[in-house]
Amino acid sequence: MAARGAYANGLARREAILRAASEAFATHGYRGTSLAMIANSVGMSAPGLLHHFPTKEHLLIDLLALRQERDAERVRALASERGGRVLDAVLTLAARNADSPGLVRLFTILAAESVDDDHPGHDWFVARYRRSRQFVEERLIEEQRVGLIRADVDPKLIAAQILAMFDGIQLQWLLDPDEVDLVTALDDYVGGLRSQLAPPERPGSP
Amino acid sequence: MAARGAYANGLARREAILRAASEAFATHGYRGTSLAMIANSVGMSAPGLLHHFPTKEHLLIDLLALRQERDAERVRALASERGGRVLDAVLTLAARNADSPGLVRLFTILAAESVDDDHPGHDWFVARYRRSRQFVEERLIEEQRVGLIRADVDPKLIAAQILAMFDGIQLQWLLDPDEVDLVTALDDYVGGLRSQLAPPERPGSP
DNA sequence: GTCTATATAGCGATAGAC
DNA sequence: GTCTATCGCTATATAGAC
Repeated sequence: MAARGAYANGLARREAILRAASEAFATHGYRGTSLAMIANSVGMSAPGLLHHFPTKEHLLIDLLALRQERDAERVRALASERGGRVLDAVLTLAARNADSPGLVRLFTILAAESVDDDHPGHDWFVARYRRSRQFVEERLIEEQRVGLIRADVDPKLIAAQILAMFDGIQLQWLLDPDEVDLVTALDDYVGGLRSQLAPPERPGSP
Repeated sequence: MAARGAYANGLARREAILRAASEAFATHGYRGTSLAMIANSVGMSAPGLLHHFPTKEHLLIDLLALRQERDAERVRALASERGGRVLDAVLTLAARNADSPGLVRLFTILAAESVDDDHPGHDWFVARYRRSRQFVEERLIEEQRVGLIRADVDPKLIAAQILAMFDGIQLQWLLDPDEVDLVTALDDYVGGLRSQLAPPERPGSP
C-alpha cells in the first residue's frame, strides 16, 4: 500500500497543480500568471512545480488536454441521450456554466489570448472551435434529416452562431454579472432560435 | 510656425505611440506587450516613450479614452441617420470590422483580459458594454414604439444578444478566418433576427 | 524631448544539496 | 520529490546627461 500511496500522492500533486493553474489562468490569463503564483497556492516553490511539468507551456498544454478529454466525455454523454436535441444540450451546458464562473473565465480569457499565432494555446483553440462547430452542425443536419428543423437553414452557420452567442453572453456575464444573466439571455436566444428553426406547418398535419 | 510645428510634432508623436500600442496590444494583449516593443516600433527607447505617457497603464487608459470618443462620434452618426434601423447599423459595423482585423483583435483580447477586476481596463469595458447595450436597447424600444418590431420581445435581452453574437463571431473569425466569415455569419444571424422581430401580420393590412 | 545608464523587481528555468 | 541558490533575461520606471 505504501508504493500505491506514493503513486497516488504523485497523481494528487499533479492534479492539485493543474487545479491551481486553472484558477490562476482563469483570473490573470496565461501571460499574466507566474509559475510562482501557481506554486505558492499549492504550498510549493516554483522549481518544485517544474519537477511535475517541465515548462510553463507544458503545464498549459497538459491542462488543455485534460479538459479536452473531459469535454469529449461530456459531449459523448449529451450526444447519446436518446432524442436529446442540440439546443437542449446548449441550455444544459449554460446552466452548468453558470455555476462554474471560474471555468468560464478560463476559457474566455485563454481563447482570446490564443488569437495570437504565437500563443501556446493557439492551435488547441482553433481545433477546439472546429470540433465544436462540427459537432453542433452534424446534430443539426441529423435533426434536419428527420424533419425536426426546417430544410432551408444552413447548419454550418447556425452552429457557429450558437457557439458565438454562448461565448459572447458569457463574456458580458463575467464582466457584469449584475446586469447580464447567463441563463436568461441564452434561454431567450434559444427560444427564438427554436421558432426560427421549426419546420413550416404542413396543412393536414396536426 | 516653428512653435506650432513643434507642437504638432508632439501631437504626432503621441498619436504614433498610441497607434503602435494599439497594434501591439491587439497582438499580444496588454500583459503580453512590453513598453520596449511599442517604443521600438516608433523608433524610440522605452524611457523616451515614458516621457509622453507616465506609465504603461496610462498609455492603455488614454488609448481606450481616445477610442471611446471615436466610438461615440460613430454611434452619433449612425443614430442620426434618418430611418436607419439598428440591425442595419450592426451590419454596417460588421463590414467595417471585417476590414480592420487589428482593431477587432484589440477589443477581443482586451475585453477578455479585462474580466479580471485588477486589470486596468476593467472598469472601462464594464462601462462600455453597459453603454452599448443601452444604446441598442433604446433604439429597439423606439422601433417597438412605432410598430416596426413586435411588442412581445424584450429589448434588453435582444440588445445583449446582438452584442454577444458580434463578439462571439469575431472571436471565431480571428482564430480561424478560413473557416468562419464574419460578414456571412452576422448577415445570416441578422436575417433570422429580423424575421423574429417582425410584427405579426394584421389581417387587412397589406 | 530623447537618450544612456541604472535601479529594482520579477520572470522562467537550471544546478545541485538533501 | 522538493528545496535553496542562482543564472540570464526582461520588465517598468527613474536619474541625469545632452
